[in-house]
Order: sequence, then C-alpha cells, then structure tokens
Amino acid sequence: MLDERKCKILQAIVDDYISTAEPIGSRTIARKYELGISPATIRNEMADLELLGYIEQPHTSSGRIPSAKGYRFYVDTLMSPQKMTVNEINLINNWYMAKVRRIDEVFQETAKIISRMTRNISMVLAPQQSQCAFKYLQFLPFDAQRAVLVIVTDSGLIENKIIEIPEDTSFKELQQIAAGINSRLAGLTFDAISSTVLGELKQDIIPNQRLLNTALEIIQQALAGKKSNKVYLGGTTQLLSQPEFQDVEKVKGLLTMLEEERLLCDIMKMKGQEGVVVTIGHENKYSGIQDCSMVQATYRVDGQVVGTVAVLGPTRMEYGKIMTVLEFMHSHLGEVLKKYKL
Amino acid sequence: MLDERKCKILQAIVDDYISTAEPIGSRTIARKYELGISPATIRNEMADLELLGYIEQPHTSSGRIPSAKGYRFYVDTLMSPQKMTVNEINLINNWYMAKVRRIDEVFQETAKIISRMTRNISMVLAPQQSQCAFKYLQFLPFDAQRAVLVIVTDSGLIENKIIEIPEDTSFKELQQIAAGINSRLAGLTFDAISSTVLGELKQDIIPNQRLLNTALEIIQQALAGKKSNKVYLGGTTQLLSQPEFQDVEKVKGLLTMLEEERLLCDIMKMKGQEGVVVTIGHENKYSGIQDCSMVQATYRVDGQVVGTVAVLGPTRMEYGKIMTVLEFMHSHLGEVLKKYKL
DNA sequence: TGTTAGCACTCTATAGAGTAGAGTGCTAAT
DNA sequence: ATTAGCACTCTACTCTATAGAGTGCTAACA
Repeated sequence: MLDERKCKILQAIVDDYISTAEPIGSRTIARKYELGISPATIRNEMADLELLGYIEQPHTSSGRIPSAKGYRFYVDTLMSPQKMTVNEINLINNWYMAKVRRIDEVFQETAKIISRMTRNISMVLAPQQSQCAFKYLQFLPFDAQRAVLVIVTDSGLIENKIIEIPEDTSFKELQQIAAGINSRLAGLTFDAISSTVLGELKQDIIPNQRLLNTALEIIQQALAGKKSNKVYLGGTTQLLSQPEFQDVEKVKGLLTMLEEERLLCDIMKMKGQEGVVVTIGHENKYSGIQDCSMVQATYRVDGQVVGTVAVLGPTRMEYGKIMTVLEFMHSHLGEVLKKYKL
Repeated sequence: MLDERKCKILQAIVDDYISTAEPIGSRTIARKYELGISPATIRNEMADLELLGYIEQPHTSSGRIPSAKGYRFYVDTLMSPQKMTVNEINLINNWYMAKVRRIDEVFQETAKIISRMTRNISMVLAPQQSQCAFKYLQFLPFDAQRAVLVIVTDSGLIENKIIEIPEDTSFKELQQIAAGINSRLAGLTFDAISSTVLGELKQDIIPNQRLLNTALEIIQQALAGKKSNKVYLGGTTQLLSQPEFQDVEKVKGLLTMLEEERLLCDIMKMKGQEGVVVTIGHENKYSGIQDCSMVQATYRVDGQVVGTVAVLGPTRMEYGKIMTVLEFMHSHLGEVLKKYKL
C-alpha cells in the first residue's frame, strides 16, 4: 500500500507526535530520525501522505500530525510489538498479593495497575454473574431475634445478610424453610430463578409466609446485584496530565460521561470480538469519546470470555505499550481471578 | 464586636461572593442589597472592615472579597440557618431505598447524596470495626475439595471465603477445628485477638496445622480489613465546575491528594469534637487543602460516635446549605445504618 | 457629626499591532 | 529522483493603548 520510505516517515511522525504532542515538521524528522534523506524529500513525501489521508496539518505551514487513518495504519502495520519485562510482571503479581483480600478487589486493583502502567484511564468490566447457579442457602444463628442468612453460589460468590426472626418462629423452622427453598432452587442459574419459579415456591411452602418473603427478597436482591455488571475505573486523574486535556470543560465532559455506569457497560461490551481490539477516534460509537481512542481486551475464566479490560485516552496514546499491557491482562487475569477465588 | 451596619455589609459581601465568585464593589452592594445607604458610605465601612481583617482586596481598586476571618465571622454569627425541606428528606430516603442493597453501599450512596446536594466533594469515613467482637466461624460445604468459611461478628459484618480442604481432612474435622477456634475467640474484639492469642491457639490445636493456619490467616485478614477505616469519596467531578478550579494544575494537585486514603482518614478524624464543625482555609492542618474549607460532622450508632461525613470545597462555599445537609446526616445516618444492617 | 456627591487615580482585562520563528510549497539546479 | 534555495503563510508571543470598574479623598450637605 505504502512504499517503505513513506512507511518510515509515517512511523516517525506518529512516534514523535505520540511522545511530544506537537506537530512535527520535515526538518525535525530529518534531524531526529536518520532516514538518510533531506527535509525537502520528506516534504514531498508528506504532501503525498496528506493527500492519501494519513496525516493532516492543523494549520497551513505548521508541522503534520497523524490522522485517524494514520493511527489505524500505525496500529495495524507499523507498530513494533513490545514485551512485558519480567520485572513488570513481578511487580504486578506482588501488587495483587499485597492489595487483594476479597475477589472483587481484584477488579479495582487491576484497574489501578493498568492505569499506572499506561498512564491513562483504565476500565474493568467485571464478569456478569447471571450464569452462576444457586447452590444453597443456610441460616446461621446470630442472636435471639436475628439470624444470618448465607447464600452460596457455585461460582464461589457468597451473599449474606442479617435478618430478623419473626417472634413465632423457631430456629428449627428456619432450617425447614431453608431446606424447602434449597430443594427447589438448587442448581438453577440466577437467570433461571425467574419470578415464576419464586412464585411457585411461594404457594408451596405456606407455614411462614413472611419469613419466606424476606428470604426470597434477599435472593432476588443478590440476583439483581449480580446481574448488573459493574465497571471499575482507574486513573481518572491521569487525564489531567495529558496536554489534550488542559481544557477544564473537556475534562469535565469526559469525566461526567464516565460517571454513567450504564453507558460504560455498553461501551465495554465487545460483541463477538476476542483478544485485543483498538478503536480510534470516530470509530467509537459514542460521541463523547470520539476524540479519544480505546484499547480493549477480553479475559477468560475456564475458557469462557467473562469480562473486558480497557484503556481510554487521547488518540495520541502509546498504543504499543497499552496493547502490551492489555494483552498481558487478557491472558493473565483469568488465572489471577482463579487464584483469589480460593 | 461589629455594629449592625458593618454586619449587614459583611454579610452582603460574603453572600454575593459565595454566589458569584467575583469581587464585589460598593456600588454593586448599594444596588443589589437595599441597605438604604450610599456607595460612599459603604466604601467607608468597607475600609474599616478591611482594616479589621474581615475582607480583602485582590488588587488596589478591585472589589472586596471575604478573608478567612470574614468567613469565620459569617459562619459563627451572620449565617442564617436553613432547614431541609420535606421534599429533600423524602428524596434522600427514596434514594437509599432504591440504591442500597448491602450495608457498605450506604456509605457510597451517602457520599453521592451529599455531593449532589452540596455540589462539592463529599467524603464519608466509615466506622472502624476494631471494636466489634468475633462471634464464631463456621465451615459450610461447597464441593469435594473446597469449603466456605464464614466469620460472624457481633456488629453484623460477615466475612466469607472459599478455602481448599486438605486431602487428608474430613468435613467433621473441619467442624472440630471451628469449635476449637470458636471456644477460644468467642466474644473477643478484633483488637483483643492479637497475635499472642492466635499464637496460643496455634500451639493448642495441633491436629491439622495447615488448615488452622489458613483459617487464622483469614481471620487476620478480616481483622486487618476492618481495622483500616475506609473513606468513600463522592462528586470529585464537581470540582471542575468551580471557578477557583479552572486551573488544571490545581485540580490535579487536589485530586492526587484525595487518592491517598491514609491522608484522608487522618483529615477526617475529629478527635473529641462532636456535631458539625467548619474548618476554613489555613485552619486546615494539611497544606494541600489550605485554600479550601471543610465542613465535617460526626454520626452515631447506638449513641456512639462511629464515623464522620464531610464536604470539601473552595473557601467560597455555601456554608449554610452544606451545614444543613451535614447536620441532617449527623442526626439521620445512624438510623439509616441501623435500618440496612437488618 | 455622619453621610453623600464628585473627581482624580489605580489597576486589570481586553483588543490590536508588530515581530520572530517554524514550516511549507514551488522552482531550478544537481 | 533528489535537494538547495527562497518567498510565503500562519501562529504564538510581546508590547502598547484603552475602556471600565472600583477606590480613596475632599468638600459640601443635612
């Protein structure tokens, strides 16, 4: 598509712009990148590149900057893949070791790690739990008036809540109710425990309607809580260090958008795609981030894609570095999750 | 201290500056606030107020702005207390109803509510759990290789984790170990469960050292997790709407500071003080927020002060509104917590 | 004696003019 | 095909002038 020299020049332009955020001119390219050709030749080639749509000029007679198409070509063809250093990998593992206690902290800390390493905003979409199945519930004693209700699922997520015991109910009865519910719901996924099933159950076990209701409510709450998928953000402050976000209004716009969790979920969901995916500028569906780029990667648990990690930043981002980090998370996060599930 | 007219003028200056963020001149005061005196008289009074240190001039011949001392006098003496409207109270209660599932969500949502209502950054210091006592732990079956370990405390906070069952151990044995631990630790506060007690326990129950270790480790983790008190932040984006934070560097400084949880805890802890407390400008110990004001309020559960809520913003903040909201939380948050503990 | 009108003065923020510098495109020479 | 040279363009910055808001002081007034 492009001859070798054009590629080299385009690469120089993108590399330079990524690191300096300033338009770059022919003289500078000739000086900094030893291509063995004069500024004049570079100028001619740049005129071609501009005509082809790979670069643009902010104003007549300023240097060139990459266009979206230019970034795309850079990402697809020019970019040199990097490797994570052993040092970095150790750092990450130690970080998890030191900071993670409960499984949901994995997501928060992953977001932090990614944003630290990429110096951009990171987003982690936690797995949706609708597929996980109800195992059993159990009442544990708490005090005279109250009991602890524990719900165990096969994914290892455990929900618990303190409930008030109705005055006319003994702990034995509680256990009977639990047994009744368990025999009905055991093995069902949260998706399958629809209101129909719950309704049936209600008619079935009559003895202590009120208590049953509370129990079912809590199951339903757990169900609802797990169904909505949660997005963890990291490094929003990093935005302020980027030259393209020196304008407070711009920052406010983006941050306000990031507060809408539903929107985030929608952005993060990668239908069908697998691995690391880059979306540049207008390629983004949402107008709020059309002057940004996003790099996303799925991650798996037991071979199943369960969630997404992503980095959001200006189109002038370090694609190489960021893709490397996300590639790593893509193949590594599953293990981490398994490890901390125990 | 100040005669009535000076008070009125000072109040006008503070009120106006709070709402406009612009220095205010004598003519404007005369026009907007009908005090029945001419600009010239106001100028004389303002000269006095400046001499007394209540107001200052950013530059010769610009309008006046309140000084820290001026704000202090305003807060202590001039300010007209407001009341929460029934409407607002309902809104808050509905918000809790709709959004809170687990008890720790109360804090996050409280932070959100406060920041929405005050249009400033809010901070909520969750109760420290070191005083709560260990009740018992119990193993629940999970699958052939694994079990669920549930730790119940008397405050109603329940910790759970899936652990691997060593191959040579039966579920019966697990229960014996649990009984052993429970008889030793029951009723002890997390503070009292020091490494000494844990050490004793270790020497005591020899049979399955490895499993015991895991269990103790988890207790210790729960202990550590509850001991460090957590700060929930809300409305950091609001900062960007304030005229005093149009400078990106300033925003970055403050937000970076707010990422340090330890520092936040320290700022939030109000030794000995009770109710709503206002700290203006340099009155703050931490240099990072010395051009900010902070309004803090304690909240109680069962008569005991357990945590703090606070609002952080420019010294030019709506003290009246903010103090009203925090006063409300001061007297109301305890009930909310109790309600959602069940 | 307290209040007010008038006025000269100060300081800022804004707009306009001029300039240096970086970079380009074109032409002609190599 | 490549490159040196050069006129041209556009921006970013500095410098200057100006309008406007607000003050403090003085003198007049009730």
